[in-house]
This record gives sequence, structure tokens and C-alpha cells, in this order.
Amino acid sequence: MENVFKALADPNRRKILELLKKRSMSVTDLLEHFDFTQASLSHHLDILKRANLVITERQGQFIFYSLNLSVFEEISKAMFNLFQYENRKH
Amino acid sequence: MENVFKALADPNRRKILELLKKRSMSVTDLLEHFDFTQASLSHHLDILKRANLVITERQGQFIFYSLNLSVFEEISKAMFNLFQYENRKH
DNA sequence: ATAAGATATAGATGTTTGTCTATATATTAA
DNA sequence: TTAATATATAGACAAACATCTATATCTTAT
Repeated sequence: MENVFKALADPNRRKILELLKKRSMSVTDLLEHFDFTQASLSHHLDILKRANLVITERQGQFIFYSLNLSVFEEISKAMFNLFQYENRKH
Repeated sequence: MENVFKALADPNRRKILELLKKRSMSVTDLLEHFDFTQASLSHHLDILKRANLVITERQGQFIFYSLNLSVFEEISKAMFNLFQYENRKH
């Protein structure tokens, strides 16, 4: 869970997730949406992958990244939980 | 919103929020739950405040921190949104 | 087998971050 | 008004991070 929050802390990585919400994309596809280098993109993708937020699948020369839906749901709950509160005093 | 994610990236700050979910607390109260110095705690609180996650209220010598409930709800939605997906192709 | 394209990795560098000590500011108690 | 307590701020420093260039690895097409 720690890695998830760290991963979400960067705006570019959140943008990657937003893009992947629409469809799976190769690194080349994704790169068109950013100003930094391919190496930097690979680094961001690595961080997202270590956080279990995305999964990869090779298709020929390309590697497609997509949301890790199963884990995504779990994280969604944890997020919701953090922002859940009840009978507080004082 | 950027500041919110940055604020959540640190485990100590998330712990502060968890504590404040139970009740408002002064800096001295909070300090008992951590190993670092009072200066460090003040710094973390400052970051949470800039992110609009907490509000303060002076009571005598003490300053009580509590969750900023109105904003909290808003953020909860944004979080939920980020983790929301639908009809994806591929 | 070789070249071209896609992606990852290594190493360098400047910036941001979390922490510390020391000190300033504000409030209450004596 | 002075001392004590609570909190914030300033400045320093090491660790983590985002980015870059250069290069390695893997896959397909020629």
C-alpha cells in the first residue's frame, strides 16, 4: 500500500493511469502524451508496476500496459477507507 | 489536489490523519504517537494544512488540529473518481 | 545474419523531501 | 513582568526522486 501512495504522488503517473483507464497502451502510444524522454516514461511505468497498479502484456515488439483491475478495486476500497470517519468527539 | 496527493505520500502524515479521525488533538497529544521531534511534527502538520486536509483552532496555549470534514468529502470523491473506470476496449 | 524499432537499464545530476538543532513567537501561570 | 509551556520557523543536511544521455536487450523485418 505504501508504494501505491508514492506512485500516486506524481502528476505524470496519475495522468498515465487516467490514459490507461480509457484503453491499454504501448509505451510508444503513451509517450506521445508526454514531454519527457522514453527512459523517464519507462521509469514511471516501473514505479506503477511495482505498486501493482498496472500489468503488462507483450504483443510482438510492443509491450502493452493496462490497469491492474483486480488490485485497483482493492486500492479503491483502501482509499475510501482512509477518507472514512465516524462518531468523533471534541 | 496536487498537494493532497503529496501530503498522502508520507506514512507519518497518513497516521496523523488516522489519529485525527478519532478525535481532534493538540500538537502535544499527537507528538506522543511519533518518534520524531516536535519541529518535524509541525512541519508535517503544515503540509496537511496547506493541502486543506486539516484545520486548526487555538484553545488557550494549545492548538487543536482536526480533519477538515467539508474538504475531506470532496477529496474522497476525487479519490474514488481516480479509481473509477468503465467500458474499456482492447 | 543484420538492421531497425520498442523497451529497459545504468549512471549522472539537480531538485525536493524528511529530519534535525536552534531559535522565535504566543499564551498562561506565578 | 518573568518564567514556563506550546507551537512555528529558519537553516542545515542526507536521502529520495525525476529527469537526462547513453547503452543494452528483445523482437521483427529484410
